[in-house]
Amino acid sequence: MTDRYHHGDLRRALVEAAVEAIGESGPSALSLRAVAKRAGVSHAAPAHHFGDKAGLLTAIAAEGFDRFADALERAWDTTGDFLQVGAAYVRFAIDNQAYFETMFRPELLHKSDPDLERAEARSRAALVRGAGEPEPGPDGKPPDYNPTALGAWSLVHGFASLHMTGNFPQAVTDDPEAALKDIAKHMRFIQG
Amino acid sequence: MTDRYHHGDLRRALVEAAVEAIGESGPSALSLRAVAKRAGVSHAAPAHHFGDKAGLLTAIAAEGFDRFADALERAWDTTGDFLQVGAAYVRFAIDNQAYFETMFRPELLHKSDPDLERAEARSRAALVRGAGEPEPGPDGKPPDYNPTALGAWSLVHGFASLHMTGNFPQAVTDDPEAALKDIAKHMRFIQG
DNA sequence: GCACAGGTCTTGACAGTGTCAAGTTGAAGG
DNA sequence: CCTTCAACTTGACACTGTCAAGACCTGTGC
Repeated sequence: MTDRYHHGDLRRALVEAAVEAIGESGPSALSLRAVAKRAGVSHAAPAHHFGDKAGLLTAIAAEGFDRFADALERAWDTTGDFLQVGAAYVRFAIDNQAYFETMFRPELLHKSDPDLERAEARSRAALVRGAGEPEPGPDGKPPDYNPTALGAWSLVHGFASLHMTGNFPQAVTDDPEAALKDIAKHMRFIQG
Repeated sequence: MTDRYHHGDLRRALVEAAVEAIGESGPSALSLRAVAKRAGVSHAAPAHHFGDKAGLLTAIAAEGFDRFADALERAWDTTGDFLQVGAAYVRFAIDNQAYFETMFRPELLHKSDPDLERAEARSRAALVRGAGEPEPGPDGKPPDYNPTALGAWSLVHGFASLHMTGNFPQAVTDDPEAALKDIAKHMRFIQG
């Protein structure tokens, strides 16, 4: 199955090999030739399926945003608790580091790829769902962004990023989810 | 002055050329040879001064953390307001995008470079200064991290990152500092 | 004045990279 | 069985980081 000329699902195999490689040394160090070697195919096979390196990374980012949206939706559906969505955000970043790192590195991607845009929109929607509607401004019209949602998003995204780049003390790194909840206890989001 | 064999301060010139290049296409796309060309020297000159590519990026990150610490210290010293420190954090990220991006990409750096470590510690100290002491735990001993400081740090860092990766709506991008203050109005950090 | 020492920078080479054009293989449909 | 066409390979190109060797300049000791 794996050593046939027509691989069956080489595209999938390449993505998996790439995710593995990214997990070891980050998305910017990814080498198409190394991915090809890992999958046991010729050095130009990846380019055939994804166009170029950015194409492969874009496919990974899109798949990542889809899984991400799944995780966030599931958290909200099962708990109805916005804090749990935040916890899911951080959990996803830690458990799927390779995907997460790729997703938020737009300079490596084809930003306007339709698959990527669709999956990204799904994630965004899933995240904001629990934040509630923004309060209307002084003129009675709703503002063009939701400060509560943006604040919560910034908080969890910053927490995940700083955690993954090794900026937090040991006690946080040991149990990041507990630390996040501890932090949340010390803050209030004001809706009105 | 510039076309002498002994450049005078090539090291400085290379850093500046590199910062320029990073500003155009990010730290992971940096090419030593392109930097050399920009500075008008031979292709191997950068390696002579910085050892390797990671060495150049490390020098930039260290300089960045020093400037960053300056900015944060100045904000606290002149206002005594923790929120202003947060605003300075975001302002620095936006005004010094090339430095900021490099600073938080440890996989591209020599993480244990003494200059980098010193400058990083300075920044960390400057940031936490306004957060106050953490409250003691149930056993009376102070916890090994400060939830309020970590929360604020996560918030501003996430805000800056998401802003710079183009994840925010136009209204936020137009005046990020105002948006940050708006967000802060909707949250409370609880010290006790 | 002058040799010499040592840091500064250059030159040339090497293996590895992404990408492209051309070729080869094999499976599927008439 | 033969054609068609996508899947994949092969070979080449320009570019990359790094290293060893050399050329060049400047300061120091005499």
